[in-house]
Amino acid sequence: MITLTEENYIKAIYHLSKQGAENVNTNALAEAMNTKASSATDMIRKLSEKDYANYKKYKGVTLTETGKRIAINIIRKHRLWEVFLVEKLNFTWDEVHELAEQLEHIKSQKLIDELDIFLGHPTHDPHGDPIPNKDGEITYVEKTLLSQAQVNLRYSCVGVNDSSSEFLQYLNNNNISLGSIIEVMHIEPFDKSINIKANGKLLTVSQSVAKNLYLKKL
Amino acid sequence: MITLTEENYIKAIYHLSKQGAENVNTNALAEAMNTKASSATDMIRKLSEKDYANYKKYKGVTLTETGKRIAINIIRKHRLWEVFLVEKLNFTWDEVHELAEQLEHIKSQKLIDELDIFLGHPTHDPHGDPIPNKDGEITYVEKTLLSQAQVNLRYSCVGVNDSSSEFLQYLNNNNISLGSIIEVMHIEPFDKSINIKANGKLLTVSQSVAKNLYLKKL
DNA sequence: ATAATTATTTAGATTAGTCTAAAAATATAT
DNA sequence: ATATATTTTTAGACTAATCTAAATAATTAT
Ligand SMILES: [Mn+2]
Ligand SMILES: [Mn+2]
Ligand SMILES: [Mn+2]
Ligand SMILES: [Mn+2]
Repeated sequence: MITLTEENYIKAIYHLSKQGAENVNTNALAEAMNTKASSATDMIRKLSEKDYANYKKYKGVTLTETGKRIAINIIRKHRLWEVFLVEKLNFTWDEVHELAEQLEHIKSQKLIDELDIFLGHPTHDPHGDPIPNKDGEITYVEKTLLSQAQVNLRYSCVGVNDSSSEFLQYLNNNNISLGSIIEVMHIEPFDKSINIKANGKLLTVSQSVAKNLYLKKL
Repeated sequence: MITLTEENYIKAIYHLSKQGAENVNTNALAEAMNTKASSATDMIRKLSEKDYANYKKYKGVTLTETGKRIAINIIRKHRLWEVFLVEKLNFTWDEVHELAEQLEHIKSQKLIDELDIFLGHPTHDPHGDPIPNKDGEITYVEKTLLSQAQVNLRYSCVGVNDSSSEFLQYLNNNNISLGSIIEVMHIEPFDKSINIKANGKLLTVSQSVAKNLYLKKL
């Protein structure tokens, strides 16, 4: 039996190894899990004993195939629940992440299969992230961070890198949502802040905002 | 913060004190929780320290008002989730209880409020049990156990006392569900087994079945 | 009223997950 | 190449929830 904590560590390892090197550092994992490095070491050991992870002392951790399968399944559940909350229960995209962190641990294959059917096999969650299919396959679409976008080009907003309510509410306040048209007007060399036209309205966003908004060239 | 285990003990105390004496025995609680009496004692102490329960050594345990409020809220969540699973996700009444045991612990007021709205404020769960409203009020309807029913009277099936899949599947196999018409034909004095006509079909049920089926006089 | 039985509590361990502080390994800078 | 800094692991302790075995209280039977 896999515990809730193990599931969360596995998911964290998965996400970290997608956005950085394949091998995940103990400190990075501890940071992501809001624990201390010593706790992360203990858990890495445990995951490795259970064959969810590959571990060599001082060399970081990677997931085994089993571990990856588990991670993807949790992510699938997380994102399907997010869709459910937004589409069926009147939640907004800034309200669902924390709750999905709870719901993703509910154990029932039939539940998730039926939820998927009930929602019409959605392909993306409310933040633009792809939903793995029943076989764990994930379809990635090309996307660019606003921080990497080119001046004078038109983009459409297709996702966020940070699903925290704080960031999403910032976007709400500036009328930016999935599908919004974003035009890059000017990049300020001094602090890399960016002048954009979002849905026709002028707006200046900081680098840290720009690093969390995904666009697609139009 | 209240733990999942605390919630389950509180719920068990609530159910036990509804069906027997107000004061719940340590052994009865341990039995219901599938633990040992010593574990129950420890938990009772903890609940009492947190003011969810009243406890006097050797005298059993009762819930405080706070404890009752918590119990009723968990039961509300449990039953709303059961309705959701049956009404929206194609589950049958014998498939939902265990899963609802997981879902009842999800913490989000908005989730449960919205689920209630989404389901159209259902008053009863798939097993005929009343769903407490937002204020914790429970409307009980009069019902008789089949084991207490009178010969030659016509009843309608309004609930079950045992929500286990085993019992519900037994009912499925005999075409009995909520709303089924049950006529009591004869009670065998030897073993108290009962001859009934269920939806027009003759059937003999044992005492232990009869003690788990709730009826309403027609 | 004693004795026997049953119920309950206590004592002491165990496991999962966490922590702090110290030790050891690795990486970086001079 | 050696010293310094950083990262990681180990050692030892804590809490929540559990267990077994033993002790004590309450109940029931004689
Ligand atoms: Mn999320
Ligand atoms: Mn998401
Ligand atoms: Mn149930
Ligand atoms: Mn029910």
